[in-house]
Parts: sequence; C-alpha cells; structure tokens
Amino acid sequence: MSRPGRWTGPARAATVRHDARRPEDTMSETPHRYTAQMAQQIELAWQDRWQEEGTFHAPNPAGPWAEPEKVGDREKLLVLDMFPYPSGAGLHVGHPLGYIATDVFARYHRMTGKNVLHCLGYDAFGLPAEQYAVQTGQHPRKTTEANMVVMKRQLRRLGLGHDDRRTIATIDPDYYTWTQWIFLQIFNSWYDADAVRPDGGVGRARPIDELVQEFASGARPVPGGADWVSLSPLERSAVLDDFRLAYTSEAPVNWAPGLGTVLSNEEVTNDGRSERGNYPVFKTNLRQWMMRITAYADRLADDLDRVDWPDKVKAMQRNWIGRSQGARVAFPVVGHDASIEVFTTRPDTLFGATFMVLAPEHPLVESLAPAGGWPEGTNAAWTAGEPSPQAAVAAYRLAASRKSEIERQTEGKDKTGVFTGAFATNPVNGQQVPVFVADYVLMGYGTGAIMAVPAQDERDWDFAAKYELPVVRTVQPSEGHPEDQAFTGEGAAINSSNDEVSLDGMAVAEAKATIIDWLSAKGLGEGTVSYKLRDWLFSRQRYWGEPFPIVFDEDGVAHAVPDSMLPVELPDVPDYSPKTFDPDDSSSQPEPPLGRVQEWVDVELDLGDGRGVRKYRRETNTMPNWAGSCWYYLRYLDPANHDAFVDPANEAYWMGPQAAPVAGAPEGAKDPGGVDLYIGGVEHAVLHLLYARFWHKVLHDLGHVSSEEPFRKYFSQGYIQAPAYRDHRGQPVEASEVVEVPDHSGGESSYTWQGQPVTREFGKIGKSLKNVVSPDEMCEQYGADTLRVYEMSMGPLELSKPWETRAVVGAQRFLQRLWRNVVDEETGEVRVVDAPLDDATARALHRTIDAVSRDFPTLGFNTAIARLIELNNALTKLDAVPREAAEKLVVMVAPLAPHIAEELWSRLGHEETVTYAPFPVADPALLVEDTVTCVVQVKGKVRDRLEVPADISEDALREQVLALPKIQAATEGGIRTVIVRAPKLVNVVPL
RNA sequence: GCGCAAGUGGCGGAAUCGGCAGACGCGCCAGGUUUAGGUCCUGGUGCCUUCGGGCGUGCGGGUUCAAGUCCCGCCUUGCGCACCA
Repeated sequence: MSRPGRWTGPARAATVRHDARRPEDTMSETPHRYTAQMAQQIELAWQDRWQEEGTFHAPNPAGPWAEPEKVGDREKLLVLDMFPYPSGAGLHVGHPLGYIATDVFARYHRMTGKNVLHCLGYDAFGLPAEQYAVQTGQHPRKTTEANMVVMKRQLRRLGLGHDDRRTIATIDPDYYTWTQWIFLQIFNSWYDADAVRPDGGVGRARPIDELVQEFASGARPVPGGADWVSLSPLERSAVLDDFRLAYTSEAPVNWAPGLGTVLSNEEVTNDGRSERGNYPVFKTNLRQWMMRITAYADRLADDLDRVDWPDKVKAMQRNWIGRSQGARVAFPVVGHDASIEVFTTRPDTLFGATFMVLAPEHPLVESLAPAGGWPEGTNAAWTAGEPSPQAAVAAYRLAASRKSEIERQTEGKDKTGVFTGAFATNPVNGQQVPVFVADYVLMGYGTGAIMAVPAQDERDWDFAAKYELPVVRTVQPSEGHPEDQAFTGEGAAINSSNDEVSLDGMAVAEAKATIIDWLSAKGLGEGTVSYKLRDWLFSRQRYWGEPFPIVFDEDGVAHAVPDSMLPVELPDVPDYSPKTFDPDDSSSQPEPPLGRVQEWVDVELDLGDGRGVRKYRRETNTMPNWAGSCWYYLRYLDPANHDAFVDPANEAYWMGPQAAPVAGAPEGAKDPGGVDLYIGGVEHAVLHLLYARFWHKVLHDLGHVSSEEPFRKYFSQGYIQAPAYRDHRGQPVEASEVVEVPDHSGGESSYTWQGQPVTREFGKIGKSLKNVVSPDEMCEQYGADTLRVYEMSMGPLELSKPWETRAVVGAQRFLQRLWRNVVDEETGEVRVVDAPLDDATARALHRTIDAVSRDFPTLGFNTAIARLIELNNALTKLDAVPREAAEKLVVMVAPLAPHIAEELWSRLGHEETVTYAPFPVADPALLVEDTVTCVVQVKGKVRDRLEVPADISEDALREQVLALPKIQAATEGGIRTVIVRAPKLVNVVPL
C-alpha cells in the first residue's frame, strides 16, 4: 500500500483548512483539536460536498432514471424508515434514533459493495397537520411546507446518507395523482375468493369489469336472482358495491364530534375514544367509503409467517385480525319462522347448550319477544321486574344503547340480561332453551348471538349462576377441578349423544370434527371461520387529505374519474377548518369542509363512458392520512416516473421476492419480497403496517407489483425517554432549568427548579413533560457525529432507554482521541507513520474487524462502538499510529461518524469519498491466538490461571494443571475427576 | 384476568455453545497539565473483608464438574389484549 505520507488536500475536498479555525483556538496550544466548533465546520463542509456530488444517489435499473451500467450485477439493499409526519414542533433527540440506525446500516452495506437505496419523504397530509394549521391560523399547505423545510434542515444536519432526489411528499399533486390512481384500482376491483393465484393459493382481486361481464353473460348469477340487463344503473351500482374492494355503504361508523370526523376501528381505543385527541366516539349510521380489507384477512394472517418481524408485532396483527375456527349453527325459534344463527368455537359442546343469548342490537330481538305476558312458570329473576317480555326487552335495549363502551367495561364481569320470552330448539337434542338478551354478547363479533354452554365457558357460567340456569357438563373435567366452575380445558366428551351421533369419549378436536360433519349432513350448520377484523372505514370529513377521484351522477351512482383527469386537485379554500361539535353531542352529523366549495363540488364532465358531458357532484370526503403512507415506499423506487406509479422493473429489482425465505419461515415457503430493512415505532403495528400490507396485496393481485409483502424485515426501535421534573403540585417544570443537587453523604441527588424542590421521572420526550432535547442543540454543543455515536452506543436498538446529556461527552472523547491518533493537535499535521503493524496491533485490528463486521449487519451498533473504542484506545498507547491501522479504523468508524471519517480519510490522502471504500476484511490467521489463558477451577471456582499454547493437548494440559502448587494443595485428599476443555478451561474436582 | 417481554455495579448496558460475570460508556476516586475552575491526559473503581478469603446477575428450589445462561415455582416492572363465544 503506497500513500502520500503527508496530507495534500485535493482541490475539491471539503477538508477544513488552517485558516478556518476560530479565534479562541489560535490562543490555545491545541488549535487543531477536534472540538465542537471543528466538528461543525467539518460536518457542514462534507454535507455540502455530498450534496454537490450526489454521493448517495442510488442507480435504478429502469424508468426515467435508468442507469443499468451503474447497477451492474451488484446486490441491492432497500433500507427505509417509517414515513415521518413533518411536525411543527421540530425534531427531538428521540426522532433520529431510527434514522441514524438505518443510516449506519445503509452506509455499512455501501462499503460491502451493495447498491443501497436509503431515502426519506414526508407524510404531510392528515389530521395533525391540519390541526396545527388551525391552531396557528394558517393554511395547512403553508404550515406543512414550512415544517418540511425545518425538518429537512434538521435531518441534513445529522449527515444522513439519503438519496435526496427521492424525497417525496404526499401533498404534492404529482404524488397524490398516484394515490388516487391506486384508489381507483381498488375501487375497480373485486375479490374473487375462488380464483387461483399464480402461487397456487386461492382468492385474489380481479378487475370489476370481469365481474360485470360474468353477470351480463350469465356466467355468474346476479345476487338476488335478477337479470343484469334489466337492472337500472343505480341497481347495478348497488350490486357492485357488494363486491368492490372500495365501496360506499350505510353502516354504523365511529363518529367523533369533537374531531369533526369519522374514524376507522383501528383509530379508536378500546375505551371508545379517539386515539388522536382522546375524544368520545359514537356509533352512527352514515354512508361512508369502506375498504374491503376483510377479504384479505386470511392472507394478512398467514403471510405473517413469511416476514421477518418482531413476534410481538406479528401477535398484535394476528390478534387484531382475530381469526378463529368454529361452526355456525342454526337454532330454530319455537313458534316462529326465524332461526337464530350462532357462531361457536366449541361445537363439540353443543349438547351442553342450555340457553341462548343475543346482543341487545341483534335484529331478531325485537320480533322474538312474544306479545302478552311472561310464559307460564318464568323465573322472576329473568324478568327484571317488567310486566311483559316486550317491555323488559325494550327497557334493556334502551339501557344498553345509553351505555358507553367505558360503562360497559367498568361494569366488568357483572353480567346483566333479560329473558325475551322466546325459546329456541337445540338442534342436536331437540331441547327447548330460553333466549336472553344480554350485553355481554357483542353485535360486532360472530353473528351477535351465542349458544350458551355454562359448563365449558366462564362467561356463560357466570350468567347461568346469576339467573339460575341449568348446567350440563359435556366435557369430563380433569381430576380435582372445582365443582362450581366452568371447565374450559381438554377432556373426553360426556353426555353428548343422540339417536344418530355420539361424541362421548372423544377428545375435543375429534368431537368438533364429528359434530360439524353431522351438522353439515343434516343442513343444521357448517364449519366456518370468524374474524374480529372489520372493513376499513376510509373517508374523513377533513380538508387536508387526498380528494377522492370519484363523482356522483344525478342518480347518485358513483363514477371513477378517468385516469386522464387525475389528479383531482385539492382546491384552495379560505375556510379549511373542520366543523367540530360538542365532543359529547352524539346526535351531530359530520360536515366535510369541501362541501362548502360549491364551484368545486358541482362539475360538468365527460367521463369518456360514451354518455357525453353530464352534471356530477364530487365526493367531498377526503382520504385518511394512511392512504399516502400505504404505498410511499413504492414511489421512492421511481419518483420521477410519470407513466406509472413505479416501473415494474424497478419494483422487481428493489423489492422483488428473494431466492431464500427469511429465517423462521415455514419449510418450503416462497419469499414474499419487500423492503430489506424497515425501522419504525411499534405504535403503527396494526394501523399503517396492516393497511400498507393490504394495499400491497391488492396491487400484487392486479399485477402491478411482484412482491407480496411491503416490508420483508421490520424492526421496531425503542424509544428514548428523557428526565422530566414536577413541582409539588405535580406540574411539569422546564427540564433544562432544573438544577441537580448532589447528596454529599453518598445518597441520591435531589433536584430543584427556581429554588423549589422538584421530583424526577423518565418519560416520553415532548412538550407536555417540558423535557425536549433537540438534535440542533446537541449538534451545536458536540457535533452531529458525536450525537450519532452517542445514540447508537446507548444500548440495543430495540430497547427504550433514558437520555442523559452529560453522558454524550463520552462519544465526543472517543472521536477526539480518534482524531488525535491521526492529526497532531498542535500542528494539524497528519501524524500516522508508514510502518508495518506490530503483531499485537495487527491482532487487535483484525479482532475488531471481525467483531464489527458481525455487529453492523445485525444492528449491534452499541457493541460495535465498544470494540472500535477499544481499538482506538489501544492505538492511543502506541508511540506512533501505523497508517494501516488508522485507515482501517477510519473506514470502520465511517458508517457511525461519517463526517469525521471523511475528513480523516481525506487528510490521509484519499481524494474519493470514504462512502464506497471497501470495508476491511479480517484475516482469519490473525484471529487465532498462539497462546491462551487457561482458567483453572477447583469445583467450579477459579483458583489459578495458566498461559498455554492454543493447540495444547488435553493430556498435556491436565498434567500441567495438576502440577500447579495451588492445585496440589487443594487435592491433597485425592481427586474425584478432572474436566478438561482444552485449551481454555480445566476444572478439578477433589474427593 | 389472559398473553408476551424483561429483571446484571451508583447509572446506560456487555457476556456465540452452560465454561474467567460486569466489555464499552457515564458517574465517582486519585494523580498530571493549568494561576484557578473547566477542558484534556494517566491510573483506579461490583460488594464485604480479620487481606487468608468470602459473597455476588429479582426471590426460592432443581439439573450439572460448572448456571446470568437450562428446568420448576414465585415476585416485580413494562407492553399488548381484554366479555371476541
């Protein structure tokens, strides 16, 4: 290796010159020390150079930016962070944690020769952006764009190696053109549950035109039995709405008057409030846009097996989808045409069903209750003191409708209900069982009705106990099971036979299968699957979102705006604020702000459908902010493409399925493809991550993308918490103004704010706890490289950990020592020597290379930094640092602290950026030691140590150890055994 | 209540297979540089100790020559779900 011995700065290098130093440094004896000011100059200079040279531009194989010669046969790597919302408050030090981690990972892989795509855009539509605008009295476009400028500056200051050409924002018409286009793809599709997919699975999205053709030709019967040709456009539209993947329906939706908009189930907390703003949410019947995500429930659940995600997040998604196997069984109502359909996961316990329960909202409830008084012999406890079943049911339903979700919950396990006065027939044994209404059965799950089996279900047991209902055990409880409790475990079926079928003696699984077969054969029921997942409510009564590319004709039929007319631009309006109401006014109705813009709403268009120019009304709802984040990662791949949302070749290159499936995938699983590494917070586990998977699968079915999953590997990073302080009233006080008072007797420090004592806690960084630490102030006080190294050294990425500003100096000292190993602090000269490495240094260097190149790909940045510090400290102790060691160390530090690495790399005589310098490779010969310290134990406790050759034989080692004086002394009474694990350990066990 | 994850120095955290517990950093202690403070540098730093050693990875048991690591029971904290039939 031949390098200039002295730095001769290349003309274009960003290298800081002597004359750039600050006045106070000229007074000092170490004017060339790596200080915060020095770091600042270096960092800004290199950020400029990166931008000028397009250092992080990733070549595409196809599309407008095609550079196939630069792509070559390099392996690709797509590394992304979750789409950030450009907050008006700016970033705090918790935000960049993930961004820095992906950057280190991306930079490391560039040094291994991969074609790495890493970039970041802005999720700029949506409620928070709009609320911020309303608060500040400015148009959301203005505030959002201003926020993006601030955030871009903050991110740039951190030295993130993003391909800046690919920075997109959801609010750009060029972007939301394609969001609307994808919406129309979904609108114009239906889910054919019987269609065979190329991968052999069953069920996929197909164009709606194909369905229309099948209806028209008679190949597929029109639901309801009508003849397609004779249906009116409105009737056809209604039929298709039952098939489309995006459709309007009149259904109970989540209405938050305080927010002025409806919300999806995923945006409502389980205590019935809005996730954003914590407003009460009410169920109201409204015509709204829905997405048929339920069609994909199975694939969304199954395909989790093929992605590399945290188990916790997979569990959360599976839980949300809530798939359970069971059976539907019909119970005919006595003296009535109707049957009550129930869903049960325990059809094996049918013989133990002793009563039934309907949800208060169940449509049959009203007609079930017989006119007149209570049936003969009705238990007084069942009547709630009402004179008749109809009165009792009406009173109960009214009471239930007035209860909020919270009330239903806080009432806990105390079951309430009333008898409807009706009986139904248990199909397996002909027994007539009473039918109740009770709010422990939920309308939103299964069929909204259950068969109650108190012997095998705790909830039913509680209800039966309270209302004195019979209990029939149909599963033999295990020995010692209390008599007064339901038995939900495994056991042999008992009391379960009729003239045709007997389950007695069967285990649960066999009994289920047997009874389902019998029910199916008799036409009384069938095996089925039930899901918790509901269709996705997709409209919002908000201004700041993508307009729907939909117009309604005078009959009220929805029509897609033709692709050629996209985008449907969001009109600029003077009044963009949503109409909000008293948060508790459940009778209020949403009013979309776009509805106020008459001249935008009423249009005359030729949709190109042969009907010529006609009058239409535009859809005035807007899309939820999830729309933009459902596909942004695809746009990164080809942001300048005007012919397609992404060129298929670019999608296949960056995201296509890989040869080998992820670790842990089932045997023989096909790889789904997707982003190679996706890092973001776990708060999106069932929102963004589920919605994006759904859209991706639709796009896959329609042939637009080759990958089946958007995010092949997802990693959820922990949060950074910061100390927060409260005064005696419990009010947070400004954390930066708190003074620590050390306890001199060795106890814990106490804290004061403006002289008064305050208590400390650790919490989420933010305005509400007044504990914001901004990356800007860290960059100013220490430099971006120091901030990066500190954040990456705090601990494992997945853990939440406390921020400690005073500990940041440790990272700075490391970089300062690194600098000093290369640059003379007094003269600024490069001080490395062109001398060969001594043996110890060579070994230390290669051990570090080995460890670090195992840590970087597994996101073990904290341990990588520890090893780099060790090596750096070892070099510090040498009289002079050999060039080879310095250069390799600089290259290894570059992913973590890229600016100082670039500067040192340049001063060491390299003209090219260090970004693509090859990562050092460890020499295996230098990883094996000649001699090893052997630990000598007596009964498992360390008693001595011994330097031995690494290749020593077991016998020789045993002999040497037994000859040691300490061992001799310890084994005077004789030896029971000697365990030898050559060369590292010998354990002697005396008698 | 159910499910999952985690409990290691004063603090953040290290520790492929069961094989030297506490890497690295903060803090703290001592020394050096400095008029002084800070910065910076060097060294030390689990606890106890009669200086032999003893005790130590939430608690109690077990397996093993050997346990932070494996098994059983419990406690605590965090997260998720929460009448889902």
